[in-house]
Amino acid sequence: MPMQQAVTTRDIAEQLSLSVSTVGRALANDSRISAQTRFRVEQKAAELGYIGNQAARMMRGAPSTVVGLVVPDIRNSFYSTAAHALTQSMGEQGYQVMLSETGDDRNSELAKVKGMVAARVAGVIHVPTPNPHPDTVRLLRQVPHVQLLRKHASLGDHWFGIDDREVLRTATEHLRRLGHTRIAYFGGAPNLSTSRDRLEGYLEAMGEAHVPDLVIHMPPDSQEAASTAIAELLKRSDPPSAVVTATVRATQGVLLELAAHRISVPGALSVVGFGDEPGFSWWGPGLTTMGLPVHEVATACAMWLLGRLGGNEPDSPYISRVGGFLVERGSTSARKGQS
Amino acid sequence: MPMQQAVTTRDIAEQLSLSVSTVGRALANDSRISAQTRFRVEQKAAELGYIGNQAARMMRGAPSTVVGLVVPDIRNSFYSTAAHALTQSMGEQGYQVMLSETGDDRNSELAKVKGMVAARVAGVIHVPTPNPHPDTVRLLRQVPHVQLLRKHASLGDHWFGIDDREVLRTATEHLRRLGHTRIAYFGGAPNLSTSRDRLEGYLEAMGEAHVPDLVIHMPPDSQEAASTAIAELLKRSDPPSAVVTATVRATQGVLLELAAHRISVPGALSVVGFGDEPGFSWWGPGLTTMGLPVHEVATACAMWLLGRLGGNEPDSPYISRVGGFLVERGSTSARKGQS
DNA sequence: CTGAAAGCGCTAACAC
DNA sequence: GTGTTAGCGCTTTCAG
Repeated sequence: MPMQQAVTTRDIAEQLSLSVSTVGRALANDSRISAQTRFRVEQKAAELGYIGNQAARMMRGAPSTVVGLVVPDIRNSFYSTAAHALTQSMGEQGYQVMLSETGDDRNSELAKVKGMVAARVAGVIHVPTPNPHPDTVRLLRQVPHVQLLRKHASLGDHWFGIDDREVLRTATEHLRRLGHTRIAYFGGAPNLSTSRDRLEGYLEAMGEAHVPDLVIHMPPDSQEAASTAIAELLKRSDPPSAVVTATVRATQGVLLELAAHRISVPGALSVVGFGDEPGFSWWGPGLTTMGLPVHEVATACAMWLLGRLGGNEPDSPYISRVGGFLVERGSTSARKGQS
Repeated sequence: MPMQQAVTTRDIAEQLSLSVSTVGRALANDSRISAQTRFRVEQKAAELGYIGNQAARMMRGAPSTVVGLVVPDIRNSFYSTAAHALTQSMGEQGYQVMLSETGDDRNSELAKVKGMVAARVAGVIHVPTPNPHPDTVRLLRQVPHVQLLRKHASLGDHWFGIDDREVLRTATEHLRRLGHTRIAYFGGAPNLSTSRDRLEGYLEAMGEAHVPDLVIHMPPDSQEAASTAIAELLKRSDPPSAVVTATVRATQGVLLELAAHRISVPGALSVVGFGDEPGFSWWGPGLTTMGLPVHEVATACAMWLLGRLGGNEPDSPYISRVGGFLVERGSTSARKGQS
């Protein structure tokens, strides 16, 4: 498999005894070129398997056709869903997606963003780390960018995400309506905008009933922490009658532990989850959970960026915040002793 | 947020009253440049936020720093796991990953690969569609590439994947050892190398006991089809006593249906799944399933490609086939009436 | 040690 | 209708 040299417009030009510019124009469907010549050029191009050099085009000022996508971890279904939505939407418009993972490390984030700027991507869609490096902020000023799901004030005013506050309010209110008052909350570390918003929503719904020591924050993405925490919570003398989770990982940790110890749900404990992963429907009695329109959010984000890249739309702040929806299955019931 | 023009070596040169070539050399740590000058250049570059133009470098013959990754659907945990492994491995070496989805459509695949070749990616890691377009094959001859997980003969001899035959043989043998003879098989359409290999493994383990009408092929990625199929299978007068699945989607479809109808597992039916998704452990009695080292396979693949890109290794065929491992949980037991 | 100049592949002015 | 020329940002001769 000899890795042959890429064919250029000059190759075509030489073989046809034309000038490179004529070839270039023919390929660009320039109206001045005779149908005759254009045809010959197209034939030869196809024959040689000519594929234009994007780098050369960019040097001539052509806009880049790649957009960067920066996420913490593509294995997280939120981000793979988003990546799917984005590659679809952008792909249709001839854009390609350059994928980077930060692992929620700001230095890694900086390196990845730097790489994207070096590649002169047309735009960046970004799920920021908790606290981006100042250099990252500066770099992103050079390129149209928009934050997705998470939001950090330093990174500008363009954001597409979930209304996390409302999602957790809805989840918690569902439990409150069922008569629960001691509702535990399992959320992520509050250094993230999303975690803060979710906690707010929970607190809002709890109102007077709020009990501080039922609020559990866990390290990001730690499933074991959630397992451990729920186990300890249930050992207390005054255990909660319900639990609401605010991250997918925490949800999985809780489900795992409850299943392992055969805790009666919703008999002994009502549960409202976060997100709607495949396994949630067959867990125990079926997990009542908050469905989240990640796909829709990401698509909207892609559309907006495409518009901004294509047209010369003004750079006015744009914020899109969309809610979730309660998926009622079997894991919640009225508190014992309630009607 | 005024999208300022990117700074070039000329900007630096002018501000320092140097020539572009001196600046270029200083930035490249050329030994001929005085420490003094180099320092000034580096200062100024940092000050202005200079980031080299990758496109320009490529035009000068510099190798591309991006590798293409072509997968059917990034939401599939196989491919998101692979994407994660790849971005990690490649990222460490300064490479970026360009992500494309085919949706298992050969025309889409062709378009995406064309885009990658136009971008002059350094290499392509490819999970091919069932039957790639001939033009795709031709395109991929221009760039170092390797197939991942799936394998199509037309695309060359470099492949990293799972030993699918062995995986299904192991799964089926586990059930046979438990005394099962009527074992249903739920696999994907046999137009894929992986599907064919898995079926082979199953048949190999079944031997004489093979019953053709217990072999169910479903359209790719159709979870509902699996649900429907298992439901019908169990309605038969001579239902299977066990089922083995050969795709994640089929597994999920089966689990969903069995859970919905409260089929007693492993009492009425033993089940061995495919892959080890988060929810599999808490399904019913815990799903006995085949764990698959996708992360390891993808990492090995990345390493190999990196080696090939870096060094000038010979282009001899390379095939890496690694097995899976049985994860024993509660969904399998000896056939009724057996010791 | 540093500068001038050429050229990567392509397109856009500017000829004819 | 087609050819010639210049230049995008960078590296790399070749001069000094």
